[in-house]
Amino acid sequence: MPELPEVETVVRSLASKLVGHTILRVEIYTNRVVRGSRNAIIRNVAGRRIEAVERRGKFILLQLDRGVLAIHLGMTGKLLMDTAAGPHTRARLFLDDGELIYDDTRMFGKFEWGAALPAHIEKLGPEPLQISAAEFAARLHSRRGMVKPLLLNQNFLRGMGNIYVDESLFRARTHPRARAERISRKRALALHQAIVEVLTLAIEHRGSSVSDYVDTDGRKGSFQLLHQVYGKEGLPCPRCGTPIRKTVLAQRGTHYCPHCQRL
DNA sequence: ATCTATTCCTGGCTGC
DNA sequence: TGCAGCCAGGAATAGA
Repeated sequence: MPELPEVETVVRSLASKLVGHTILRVEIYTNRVVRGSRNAIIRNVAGRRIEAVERRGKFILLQLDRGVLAIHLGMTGKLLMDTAAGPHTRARLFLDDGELIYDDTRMFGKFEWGAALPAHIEKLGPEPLQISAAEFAARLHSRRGMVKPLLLNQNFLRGMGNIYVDESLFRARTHPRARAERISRKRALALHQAIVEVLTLAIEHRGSSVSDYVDTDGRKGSFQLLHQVYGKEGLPCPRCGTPIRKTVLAQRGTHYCPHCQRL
């Protein structure tokens, strides 16, 4: 599942390959991966030069000489450079010097064109790696409700998904059901630090390949080897040895150590 | 404002 | 070996 570190890895790779090049033509084979108008994408992207490739939360932004193409990878989206189309190829971008293939088995991903950054992307919460610890703590304390759903909420903080939320909460010794407004300032600062550490380390490892995530060259990440709780149900907690517990919270599989992460 | 449940989707896994 | 049923979850949506 592509979350912030996986998308960052893809964006860095795309930036080195796409910036300065022109998109000659776009083909989209299924409307399910389109947000807004498919024709608007096809019409407005053709012939445009790619000025920059950026990440905003989990969105990939191709900044064009006119407008922006936003891509969200959903659960199984992959952007692959110069490979053959396959049964799950949903779109193709023909460039002046190559081809970008969009594969997406489950079709949760989205392509969207905008003359400017679409409002729903503009209004996302701050970047976890840019917000200061003090700002994070203040933001956390301004909300009520459980901390895990809050961290998953892209309008609160942009880029975190199920894996990195579970890993961050474990490192900060915070229970996923802890109420945001009742987390101590000290613990809030520790949570911010845990988030920064987990995301930074994951980016260094080019993301986690749990199911089928690969980068633009088809390479897997390796951060899954360093997961401490995600996917570790029943295995001993690396800190205290208590078996890791898995429950469902906010309709998401939730992994935590019942001894280290108390309510 | 917060919460819960539902929907989308398919490959991979489990159990019979 | 085959097959039914379940599971994974990002985000939009509806309803409480």
